[in-house]
Amino acid sequence: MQTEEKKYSPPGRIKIMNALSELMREKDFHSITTAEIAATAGVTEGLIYKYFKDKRDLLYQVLNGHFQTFHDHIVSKIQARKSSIEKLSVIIRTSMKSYAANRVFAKILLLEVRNSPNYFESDAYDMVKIYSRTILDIINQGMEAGEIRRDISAHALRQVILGSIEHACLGEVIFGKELDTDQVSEHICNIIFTGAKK
Amino acid sequence: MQTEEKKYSPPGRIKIMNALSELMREKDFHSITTAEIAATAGVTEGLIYKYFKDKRDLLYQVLNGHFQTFHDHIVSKIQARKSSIEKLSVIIRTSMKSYAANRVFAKILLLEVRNSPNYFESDAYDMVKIYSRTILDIINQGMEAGEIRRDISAHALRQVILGSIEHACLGEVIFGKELDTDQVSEHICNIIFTGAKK
DNA sequence: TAGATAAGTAAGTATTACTCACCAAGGTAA
DNA sequence: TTACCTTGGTGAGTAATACTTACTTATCTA
Repeated sequence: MQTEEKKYSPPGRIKIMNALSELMREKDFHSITTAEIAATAGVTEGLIYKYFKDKRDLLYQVLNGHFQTFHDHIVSKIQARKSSIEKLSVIIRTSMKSYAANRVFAKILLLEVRNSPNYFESDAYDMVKIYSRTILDIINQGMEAGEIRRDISAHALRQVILGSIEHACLGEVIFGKELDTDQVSEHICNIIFTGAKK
Repeated sequence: MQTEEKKYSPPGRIKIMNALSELMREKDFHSITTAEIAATAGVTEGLIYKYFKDKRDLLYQVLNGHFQTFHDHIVSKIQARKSSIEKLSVIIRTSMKSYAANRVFAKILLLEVRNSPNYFESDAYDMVKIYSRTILDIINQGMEAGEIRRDISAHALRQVILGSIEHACLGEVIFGKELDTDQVSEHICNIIFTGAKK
């Protein structure tokens, strides 16, 4: 029953995860205390450590939940598209939209987890690797299909895509700035695919 | 004497800042204790709070020091270059080189500070704004000079440049992977300036 | 209906960031 | 010289907070 054990979660677990998500809307992870989490969840502090190894593990599992739906959404969006350029464009636009729509998710992913080595052992990071792999595969397909230049590095292109998405969302995530995702993603695609040089 | 007051630093202050830099090579900021910092600095814990508002303020000031030399280096490197494309290329290459050469600096800048709102009030962040502004100015000059397309967003181009640099260095910073900065920066410039589409 | 297992509690404990009152050594002015 | 002020540094605390552990209550099933 290994596969199913993650599906059902006791109410306390859910409440704790929701509580952290809630609190992360206003505060950064470090200034949220376990007492606070327990209080907003309506459970006792000890219960947190029944379901999570430590406070950071809770964070990773919250991220994992968010990333799961994020990734499903991305996959469903690119399915219809045929060309690789189209697919990558959709990934850029959809990712930015998701980050903008779910700021807590973006905040955790972009600002809160990467500073700790344990994150890279977590289930959440496994999801990120899959997402990242998907992009690389599309790039390679695009090269084989003759849509994308073969003389550039596929890895570098992925870095450019991922970096652009993330950096473009930083202002929004950190300062709560409004972000016109359609317009900005359009601009970014334009630069990445057709180049900035005149 | 406001301008000079920063120049002279008592030995204890220097030792503390060096100690944190030292410790950050092996550990992430959160798992470094103030006791540890004081011990490696050879001073007492209380002295930290004589020179720094709190543990994070110490981190910001360490970053500020690193960023100062980083920025000076960048400025000196682009001075000789005439075209904007050249200047931006140099910025990309030099930034990546600096991040790779000084991993602690990169680690602090990319992973450790952005999660806390106070950072954005710090002197270190003021330096980042200047660096960021420099890039935007170069882009605008390039547009006026007819080197860079006018129909793309200057801000978006900056995001792409900064995001690409940072994301390309993440693997190196986090996992200590080797990174051929010359080659990777070359690839990135190629993509950004001439486009990925065939 | 017994008994195992899972969900949840309550009261700790050790660690750690931070404070505060104090000491020592120049430098300056009377 | 002496008095005193500023600056660099100390060391013993303190409150807060992440985490533990022994316990209770509910649920399920044989």
